[in-house]
Amino acid sequence: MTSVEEPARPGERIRDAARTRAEILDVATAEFARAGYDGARVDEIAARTRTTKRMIYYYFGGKEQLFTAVLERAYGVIREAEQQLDVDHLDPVAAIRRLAELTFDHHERHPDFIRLVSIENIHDAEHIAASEELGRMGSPALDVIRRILAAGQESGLFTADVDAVDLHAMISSFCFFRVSNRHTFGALFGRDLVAPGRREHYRAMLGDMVIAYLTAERAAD
Amino acid sequence: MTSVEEPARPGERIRDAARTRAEILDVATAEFARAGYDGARVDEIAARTRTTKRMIYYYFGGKEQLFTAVLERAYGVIREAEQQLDVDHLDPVAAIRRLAELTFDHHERHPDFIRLVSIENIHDAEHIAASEELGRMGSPALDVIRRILAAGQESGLFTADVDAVDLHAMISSFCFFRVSNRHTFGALFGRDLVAPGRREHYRAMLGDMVIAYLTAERAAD
DNA sequence: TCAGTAATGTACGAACCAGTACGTTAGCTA
DNA sequence: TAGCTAACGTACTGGTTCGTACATTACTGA
Repeated sequence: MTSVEEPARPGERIRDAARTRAEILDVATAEFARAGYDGARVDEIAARTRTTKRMIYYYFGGKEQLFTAVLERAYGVIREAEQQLDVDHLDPVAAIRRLAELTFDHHERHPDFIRLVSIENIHDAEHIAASEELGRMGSPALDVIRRILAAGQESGLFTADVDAVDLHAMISSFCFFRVSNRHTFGALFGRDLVAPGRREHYRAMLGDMVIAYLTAERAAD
Repeated sequence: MTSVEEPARPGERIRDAARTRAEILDVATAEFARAGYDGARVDEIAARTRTTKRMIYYYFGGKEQLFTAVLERAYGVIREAEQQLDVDHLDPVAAIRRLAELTFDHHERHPDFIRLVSIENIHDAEHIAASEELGRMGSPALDVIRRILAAGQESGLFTADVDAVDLHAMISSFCFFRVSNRHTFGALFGRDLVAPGRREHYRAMLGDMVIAYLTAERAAD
């Protein structure tokens, strides 16, 4: 019989604040996205980590702050993706389509992000309100849209009288809903909006919709 | 001092199963919408009712079944509204716009419904799956869209190659997102999507978007 | 009118869960 | 190498919360 007291491997447990913090954030993201804020269990997060619950309180202070940190990181990811976007060499129509597809792809690839945002809305965005970081964090996408829109309207190509924020809402709504409401929509209408086989179909549909709206012939007024 | 034992008004408490059941459903709807499934408190629902927690278990069996009953009623409301819709006398463009506006108006008037659906999606629509009623309950809106779409495509007015379910998803996404993501969108972009002053603006934007998509000139392929 | 049942109320328990008091150790630095 | 502190672990608690055992009363039909 080996001694129970004997540690499995001495020295394996190396202290690394950054790694521990990051690991907690990873696990917490999955747990909050899985079960919602109130459904998520701090003990469960701790159990799936190589550390203990004590560390969650040590690094983050509490469940609320942990959720806020999770949100901050999740929003940081999409902000980074938007910053990578370079559409200055494209004509307005292609540029808008490219931007819409970026949102489409990001939302599809990050269903946990969508769930976290849904959860935050159920809580009236109070964690965003409590976060300094999320307050200052602007939206690169909005700047891009503003530039494209100005060019398109200038040239007369875009006839719609719409501003960047509303256009962003239009694009986001389609991309977001497709992921966020996947389950109820699927259960009620028998169609999986996120089925891989329909991906290109919806991606094209989004672009067509936005371009059609922006370039539609309008009655003079 | 009046006796504590003395009931305030004898005979005031009249037994009425239907009323008690309905009252529980009303209060539960508000509580679940407010706090989410796990955040909602059965004791809180009971406290806001003229009856006791015991009755919730008597009539519904448990928290899960109560939430399912709440969902069933909420979906019933929009189904009824859709059934009222009569667009057979309108041309396809006007008919689609009318239908879109019905969804827009319903979602705006029933933010609790939107929250409940968001919550149900966080729980992977497992309550809908458990409900016989919600399974059979079709969608009158879908039938209406099918008819309008057939007429529009027949006449060559609608050029888009889209089916009823996808068009319904497009309309719903805009209407749903505007209410469901009101808080995060407002906090991040500084614009209240549900502000009364912008109501007509978004209502028109939705119609323009859908009509533009359906009637856009398309490259022959 | 009386017995049976549907409807209701009270009080409680067992499990759960966020948070913490207290103790320990690794690694850096003087 | 001694000692200091950041990093970490254990064990517990106090309050909460879903659910129920048990008692009671209003209504109804025979």
